[in-house]
Amino acid sequence: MDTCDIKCINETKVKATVGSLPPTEDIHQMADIFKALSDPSRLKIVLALLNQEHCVCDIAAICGQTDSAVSHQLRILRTLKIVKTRRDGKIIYYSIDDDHVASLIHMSLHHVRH
Amino acid sequence: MDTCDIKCINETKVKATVGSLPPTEDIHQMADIFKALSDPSRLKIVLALLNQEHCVCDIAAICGQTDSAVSHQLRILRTLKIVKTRRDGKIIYYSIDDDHVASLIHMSLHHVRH
DNA sequence: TCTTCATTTGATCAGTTGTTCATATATTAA
DNA sequence: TTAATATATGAACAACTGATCAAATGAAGA
Repeated sequence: MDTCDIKCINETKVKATVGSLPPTEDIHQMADIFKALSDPSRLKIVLALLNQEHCVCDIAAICGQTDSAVSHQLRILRTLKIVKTRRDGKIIYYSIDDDHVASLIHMSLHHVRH
Repeated sequence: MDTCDIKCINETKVKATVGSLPPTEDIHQMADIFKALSDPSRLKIVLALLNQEHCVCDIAAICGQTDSAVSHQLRILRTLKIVKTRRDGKIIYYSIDDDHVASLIHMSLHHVRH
């Protein structure tokens, strides 16, 4: 037991908890989703898309952001497959494509209203 | 109607969605929680505390981080009231103090295992 | 083909963030 | 009181991040 002499107080608890942690890839995947929702500007975009699809310029109007800023944010959401797109001529519509994210949002909305 | 001439395509949809958005304070509050969980190192700490309390040095051992890094992260979690503390002599134990956050985590865990 | 329009992309930059290292603080035993 | 231990705090810094501005791309009409 040469690992216990460095401030390890409760080796049993430590080992049990280490064993219950999800793998690192899972933790990173979870953190990625939380990070996607952690910026207020981007969260507002996701909230705007919860009930119906919108084109980029409508999202910009709804959220009070520039087209460019919205487009950057949408690229992040696209990369994470949180949103999906539908093109209609020159216009691209965005909508939520991830039920899990929608669920997290609804749970969070429900909580913040208390 | 002097606001429609600036690329506003669908004013009806825009107004309806603006009306359905939560207030800015709520959005920021939600984003703060997501941000707290968005860093993998910090998320790992929260995961470690899900089932039982741990002292700082145990958390550090569990998560493979230094005491100092853990302590900084715990300060963030404390500030947001996500964790609570219990002192026992020189030792301070941390545990989760926010059911909503625990729920978000469990939901996320459930989803990532599919 | 050229022009217009909707959107994307890239560069830039100020602000933010997590980790390290050093120091400070609080508790306890001798 | 001093020393040891557990933890918190502060400064520094490299990396990251979101918004702006300019340019590029794609679709459609003339």
